[in-house]
Amino acid sequence: MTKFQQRVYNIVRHIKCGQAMTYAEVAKAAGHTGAARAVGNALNKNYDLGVPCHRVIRSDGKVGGYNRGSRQKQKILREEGVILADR
DNA sequence: CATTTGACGCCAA
DNA sequence: TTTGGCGCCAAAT
Repeated sequence: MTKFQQRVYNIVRHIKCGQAMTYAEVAKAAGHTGAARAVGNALNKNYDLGVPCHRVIRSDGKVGGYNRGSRQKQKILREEGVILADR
């Protein structure tokens, strides 16, 4: 586990209900501005449900991907009150 | 050690 | 405005 991932997980863990961060924002918060892809990759390897990775979306407002299925991710976000650009 | 992959992002057409 | 292509970063192979 690299520090980069630790930071990413920590940040994502700080996201509260009804709130969502973009990969770029998380990357910036992790101190690796512009590393949006790396953030997505880190979350991809992460299977810890304690980390609300479903709260992390794309800057486009799209849902993005999810290790449990983007469908489930969209559903959760919708339940949380996060409005998505496109279902 | 070098190359490819991957839950992305931005610019050009 | 929507679709396509190129570029960036970190990790995995």
